[in-house]
This record gives sequence, C-alpha cells and structure tokens, in this order.
Amino acid sequence: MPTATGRSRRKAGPSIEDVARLAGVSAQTVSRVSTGADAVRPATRARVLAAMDQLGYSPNRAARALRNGSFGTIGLLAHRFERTGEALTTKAVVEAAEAQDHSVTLLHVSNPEADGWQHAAHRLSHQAVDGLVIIRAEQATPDSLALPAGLPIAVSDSRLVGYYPAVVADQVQGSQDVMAHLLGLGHPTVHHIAGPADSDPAALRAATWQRCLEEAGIRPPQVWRGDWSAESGYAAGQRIAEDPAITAVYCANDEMAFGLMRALHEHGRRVPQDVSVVGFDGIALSEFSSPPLTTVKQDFHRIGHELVRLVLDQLQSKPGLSRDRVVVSTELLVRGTTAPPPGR
Amino acid sequence: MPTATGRSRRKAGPSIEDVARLAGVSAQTVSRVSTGADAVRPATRARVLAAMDQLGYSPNRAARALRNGSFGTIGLLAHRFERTGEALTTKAVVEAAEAQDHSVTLLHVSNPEADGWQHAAHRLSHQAVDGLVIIRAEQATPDSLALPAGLPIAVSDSRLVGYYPAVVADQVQGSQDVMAHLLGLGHPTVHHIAGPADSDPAALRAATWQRCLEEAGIRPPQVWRGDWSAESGYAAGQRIAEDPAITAVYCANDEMAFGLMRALHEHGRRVPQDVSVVGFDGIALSEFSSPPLTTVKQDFHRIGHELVRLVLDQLQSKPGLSRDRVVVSTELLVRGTTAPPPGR
DNA sequence: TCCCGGAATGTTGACGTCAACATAGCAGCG
DNA sequence: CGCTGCTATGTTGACGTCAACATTCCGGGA
Repeated sequence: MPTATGRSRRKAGPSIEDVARLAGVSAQTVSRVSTGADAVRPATRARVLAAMDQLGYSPNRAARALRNGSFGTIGLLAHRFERTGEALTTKAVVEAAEAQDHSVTLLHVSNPEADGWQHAAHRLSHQAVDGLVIIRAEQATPDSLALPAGLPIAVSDSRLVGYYPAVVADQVQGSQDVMAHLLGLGHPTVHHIAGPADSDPAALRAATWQRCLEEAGIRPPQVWRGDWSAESGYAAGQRIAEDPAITAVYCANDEMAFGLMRALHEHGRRVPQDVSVVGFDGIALSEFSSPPLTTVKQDFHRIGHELVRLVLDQLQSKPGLSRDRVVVSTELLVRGTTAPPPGR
Repeated sequence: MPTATGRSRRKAGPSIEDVARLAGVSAQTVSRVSTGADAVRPATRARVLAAMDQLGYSPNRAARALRNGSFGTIGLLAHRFERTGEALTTKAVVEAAEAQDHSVTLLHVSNPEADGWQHAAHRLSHQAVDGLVIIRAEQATPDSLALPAGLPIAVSDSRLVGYYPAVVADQVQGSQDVMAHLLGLGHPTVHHIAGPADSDPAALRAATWQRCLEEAGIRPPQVWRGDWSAESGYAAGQRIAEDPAITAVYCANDEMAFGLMRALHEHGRRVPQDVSVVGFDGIALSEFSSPPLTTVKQDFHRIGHELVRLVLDQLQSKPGLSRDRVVVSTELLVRGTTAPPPGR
C-alpha cells in the first residue's frame, strides 16, 4: 500500500558548505552574509554573494526553522474559506503576514464537525507553525479543538471569542443601523433570514434584530432560518413572497439576500417598492444586483490585519500591546433595495 | 538594522527524546510509532502512545523536513486570489493537497508587474516548498519569474501554459457553445465584453467569439474591454444600454455580466426580452441574479485537483503519468438571461 | 621591537528526526 | 542443548544552519 509514504530523500540544492567552498571562506561567513547580521569585509561579502549567485543558493528553511525554533509561518484554519468573507479575510491575512516576513499555510477544514477541526488542529500542531489564525470556526469549541498550549492564536467571529484574543466585526452596531433604517422608513415590522444556528455572528445578528423590534414595541415575527447560501435565501423567499404582509426583510448575509430577491422577483414582488431587502457583508457583487443591494459593509481587510497583529504580538511577547478583543466597525450602505413600505 | 530578525529561539515543545524517556524506550522506537512504519510490539506501542499523549507531543516538522528533504508543502502563487475563480481553485488545491498529506502555503502577489511575481517566486524559493502551483499568472512570463530549476511546477490558464505542465479550462468549447446558443436564438450579432488584454483566457474567449461570428458570416462589432470587475461591466453597460441595436452580449465572466445587467436595468432595457446576456465561470451567485444568469460553468474543483496531481506526479518522478496539458471541459448552463431577440 | 586590542573569520556543537546498521531476545528444530 | 533465523529494539550519524566561543590578523602605542 504505497500511500503518500513514498517520499524519498529529494536531491538537495546547494548548501551553505558548497557556497563556502566556492567562495573560499567558512560556512559561518556565508551564514553571516546571508543573515546580514555580523560584520563582514566588503570584499569577502562580494565574493560570497557571487558564489551564492553562481550556485543559485538559497538558505534551507527547514534547517533554519530547526535552528531558530521558528518557522516564519502562520497557520490559517478555516471552513469553506472560498466564501467571500473568508476569502477576503484570508487575502488580508496573507498580505499582513507577508509584510512581517511570514508566510501563511492554509488548512481547510472539510467537515466542520468537531472531528474535522480537531484533525486540522492536530496537523497544524504547534511545531508546524509559529501561530494560528482561526476564522469562522462555527461549530468548534475550545475543548473540541484541543490546541497545544502556548501556541499564539487569534480568532475572528466564532464561539472561540472569549477564549482567545479575537477580532470581531461590530455585528450589533451594524444590525442596529439596519433596523433603525428600516423602521425609520415606516415599515411596521421587519422579518429576518438568519444564518445557521451554530454560528455566533448569525446568533448575534438575530438577537440584535429581535431586541431592536422589542425596543420599538413590536412583537418579533418568526425567524427564517438559512445557512448563508443563496439557495437557502431563495428557499425562504418562496414562502416570504407569498405573504403580502411582509414589507421588509433583513438578511444575515448578502448571498441569502440575492436568493431572496430572485424569489421575490419570480413572484412578481418588486424590490424595493413592495419589499425592502437588506444584506450583510458588503461583498463586491452586492453593488451590482438590480437594484443594488443595501447592506452592512464589513472591513475584512482590517479584520485580517488585526488577526495577524494579534498573533505576532503574542509571538514577540508584547501582551501589553494586544487587547484581548478588537472590534472592527461596520458601515451601513444604503443603496437601492430599501424604500418606505407600499401605500405610505 | 533589526528588521524582522528579532525572532529568538522559541521554547521548544516536548521532543522525541522526552517521549522516549517517559515511555522507557529509545527515541527510534518513538519515531517508529509516530511514522507508523516499522513493526513495534503492541504493548510497546501503547506505552509510547500514552507517553505522547501525556506530553502533548507532536513531531517537529522542521526536523522532519530537514531529515527527509521534503516539506510536505506545496506553494500556491496567485494574484487577487479572493476572486471567485481563484478562491474556488485555491480551495480545491488545498483539499487535494491535504488528501495527499501535503499542506499549502499561500503567496499573494500584490503587484502583478514582473517584479512582484519575481519577488514572490524568490520567497517561495526551492527550499521552502516541494512544488509550486501558479494560478492565473496573467502578466508573468517564464523569464520574469526566474524560478529555480528542478522545482515541480504546475500552472493554470496563463501565459505560462506551454512552458510548464498546465491545467486549462476549455475556453474554446465554452465560447463556441455560447455563440451557437445565441446565434441559434436568432440574434443578428453578439457583442462581447472582454477581460483584460494581458489575460490569456480573456484573449482566448475573445478570439473564439470573433471566429464564431466570422464563420457565421457576421462582421464582429467593436469589442468592449473590461477588467473582470463588475464595475467594468457596468461601465461598458452604460454605453451598451444606449444602443438599441444590441440584442445579445457575451461577457467574459459573471461579474461583468452582473455589472452589465444592472446598467441595462437602470436604462429600462429588459433582460432577456430586449437584451440577452451570457456570463462565464458559473459562480455560485450567478444562479441568483434576477433572472438567473446563463453562463459557462468551469469545474474549478477539478482544475485544483489536477494542478496538485501534476505537481505531485513530478515530485514522485512519474513523468510518464502526467501529460503536459490537461484540458478541463466546460458546460453551458442555459438559464434565464437568454431569449430570442425582440420582434422575433 | 613587542605587546595589546579590536575586527574579521574559523571551529564546534546542537537543534529533532529518522534511515541504516547493530544487537538482543526468543521460538523452533535437529 | 546449541544453532538458525526471525522480530523487536537500540545506537550512530547526518541533514543545513547559526550562536557561542576560539583564533587569527593587523595597526598602533610604549
């Protein structure tokens, strides 16, 4: 059974010794040149550089990592990271890490049940990376992860917030803005298509929606349950479109809003004249639905950068500099899918 | 100049020696248990496993990499990988790599001008990863990359195809299907919103569009030039919407189709009654525009898996098994944005 | 002239792992 | 009862790098 064990010793590239021999110096001098640390006579340095160039030498990162105990690598643990929010965060994490001379190793958690996360965490265990960023670990709990102690970790919205340094978007403010906007337009009530029940951000958005209604003296209607996908928004939309009493829907993300709008469109209900729709996330395409979607924009770029900062601060033992929880503000973008209710 | 060099020796986790001592065996026996390779008596194995568990041991990957000359890591070089196609390909690459016990290190090329790619290639230089996957290296040329010789590489659609083993989507077939569909509906001609001029897939789609028109005896109209973004599709749409003679537009990707549709909508031109629109990629949201977008679906999942296979085949020196070029077929999805031209 | 001191360079060893080889233990058999 | 031929385990060394320490070299001052 020759599975993946068939890895044999690869032919090595030129080593520091080869360069040293060619340049007529010791390995240590080559090391000095390559790390740029110590004093080396300009003539010697030039000779070493020429030798490096000639051999196409580049330092072996495994050996460096072994020597230094540091990989220059941050692990990124995510589930379904091809989704817009995750992809944008990932991009920002990679950029920020690069700016700090770190690279990013991706680990995709295929089955988000506890086992998948644990398996993933184990693979990226504390010797493989210097730190770990976890984005949207929806089902995971600190126990189910069993991460090695001492590994610097930063998480974004998820159940893990509170257990590890975290970056969270201001779900509450964003949801309040949405509700103020819709109720301000005169809608008698607002329906909500929520994200999956095991998602923390989804729960927060739903709770804020509910609280805002209650504070306005309105009894919250039954919540519609989606799973972030446009399909689920479409499915909920099939029922919503049949109820002429519904004039405003707050969707927990943009994809579900797209699904809802298609369902409304198919049932001949006009957006925004008959029904107002609001999304969440501010994905690039949200500006190009017809009409463009009113939504709450998240600053994924900043979220990614803050996540990296939290991890690297721990690495460099600057606990004083890193607050436990960074809140990134959100912004309501009022575009074309919201209007006063019909007959008003 | 203390740049990022301030990394000190991290406190090490438990080593194989610690486990050996606790279990009362030699380090080699621990190694055998941890690699699962050799024969170890069940009682001994159990003792070692218990010791590993108690200490929270996990093998040091740097040491392993140094020993084996292999990192178990594939590098992924991409520009703007947060876009749908890139993100889906990335996901598939990560999954496929994981299935082969490899992890994936992401490298984001921020400025795609030659320098950015070269810088990126240098960072991932041949000792850091066992192989390299390059997706959509639009501006890069083999010379501008200067990749280390002997590093297994696989590329997807880009100018690099032909220089390295490649996986390409069947742009030609997909474009032909689009043109046959639209012309078959009776449209007198078809306009095209192309991708950026330096993109190979964009060029291929545009060339096929042009050839199909010519073969039908139609003189191709001026091409509209976009940059893949919905914004650019919207910008082209502002002009297209003003020309009542235009009844069908083939967009080189879905995002631009979304932008076009919003522009058409704003100008009161109905899709598909007045204008037919076709996209390319088959992103998840394309099914949830109103009406749902007719598009050419690419199998990003398969593309990612083939890329990994090409790299790993080279790693295991199976040149016979890996063709130089894998073509992944595309599929026209006829949905709601295409219809016969008005008055027919 | 000789010695001192600092700068440039060299030598040694250790990081953690695992392949190769070495040895110990033990069952089976004549 | 000793020998053969396994199987289970132990020992050694090397992968490439770099910090710590050691050495060499050289100019300048006494």
